[in-house]
Amino acid sequence: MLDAAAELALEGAAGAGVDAIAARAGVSRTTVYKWWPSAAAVLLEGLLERTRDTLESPASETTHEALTDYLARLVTLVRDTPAGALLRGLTAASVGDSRVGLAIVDEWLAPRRSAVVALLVRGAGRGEVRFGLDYEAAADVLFAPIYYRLMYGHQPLTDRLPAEIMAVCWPGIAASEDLSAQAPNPAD
Amino acid sequence: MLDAAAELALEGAAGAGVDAIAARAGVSRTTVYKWWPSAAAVLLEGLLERTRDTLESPASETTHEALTDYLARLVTLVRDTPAGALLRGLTAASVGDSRVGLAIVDEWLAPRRSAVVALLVRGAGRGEVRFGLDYEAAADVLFAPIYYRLMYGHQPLTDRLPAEIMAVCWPGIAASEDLSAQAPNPAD
DNA sequence: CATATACTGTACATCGTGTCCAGTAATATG
DNA sequence: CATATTACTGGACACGATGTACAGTATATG
Repeated sequence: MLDAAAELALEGAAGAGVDAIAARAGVSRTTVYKWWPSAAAVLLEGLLERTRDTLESPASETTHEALTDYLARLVTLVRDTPAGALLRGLTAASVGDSRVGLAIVDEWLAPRRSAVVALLVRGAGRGEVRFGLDYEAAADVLFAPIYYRLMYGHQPLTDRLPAEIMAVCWPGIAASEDLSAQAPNPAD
Repeated sequence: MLDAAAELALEGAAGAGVDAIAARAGVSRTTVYKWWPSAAAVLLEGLLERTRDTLESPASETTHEALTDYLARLVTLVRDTPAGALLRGLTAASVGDSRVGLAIVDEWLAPRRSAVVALLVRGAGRGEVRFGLDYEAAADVLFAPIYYRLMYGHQPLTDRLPAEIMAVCWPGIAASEDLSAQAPNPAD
């Protein structure tokens, strides 16, 4: 059934109601309601189920590399898998059902923000990240452009996006002595 | 009717259907359909109607100040007026009706992005903004956190948010000689 | 007076949600 | 073997929202 929800979300994030999920899964509508209270709950479980292993990041990197990698994996996840469509559908459902919104924050956003904050804290310990940095604000600035483009599509989610985000944000995150990646190559 | 839509959006961004708008405006449902094709169209016009004068920014400022001001005005707009609720409702509607999404991009996001890009270009001319800056990426990074918090509410839209965004982003935007506001005061 | 315009109220078909219920099939437990 | 328990089916229902259709009313304007 989770597969069905993911497929339907891909084909149009709106068309994933309980009816459609049941039909696609070859299952009675009643059965869906037996296991989940709403279509949004199915989408959420489908999303978390398929992305449980996308939280960790390789530790043997500079902070700059680790952050870029982390963002790059998020971009490919929401662009190339059903995760993006599921997230769009859930976000839409969260307007008008605050429990969905809380679930997204608690089970999707927060763990990922924590992971990035951990990278920043580690970086501060290594002298790569500025002291006094507002970690929450930094996490917002790093993540937000990806969700922004996911939701509105005003610009595509390209492979270069993580590097572009870092080009703007890293100088404000890095310890001032760290110039390792401060000057991005605008020609590439 | 636009007032009714705004009120309803405030009371719960979901509860603004054609039925509710008509009832609130003291008008027949048929009349609403006479002027707008859908509830989303009413929300959109209501949003644009009330915010037509929020595009310009005072010109007699440094680029850093102008950007901070611009973000601050957007924060108060979406936090303290119906604009935020309208935008949330429209964003939800945009998932599943791509025309709504296009309208948001063309009539809301794009003009504001242009305004910020114009500030950046002016800043580059003044030597305050780095050459080679990716303006689109910069606009994304500056704006996105506000929409991110608006949609998910994982962090509040505080008056300090614009300064926090700028604290992280400005060093990557500024020409390297410009240190006017590079070191924010973490104690405040 | 005649006409065009805006609006009303109701009715209707349609769709999705969420609940209820009677019945079936498979499985485990006495 | 008999009997619960569990998972599922499929149909029915009430409900609410959408979008359309139609006949009728009020009010200006020629």
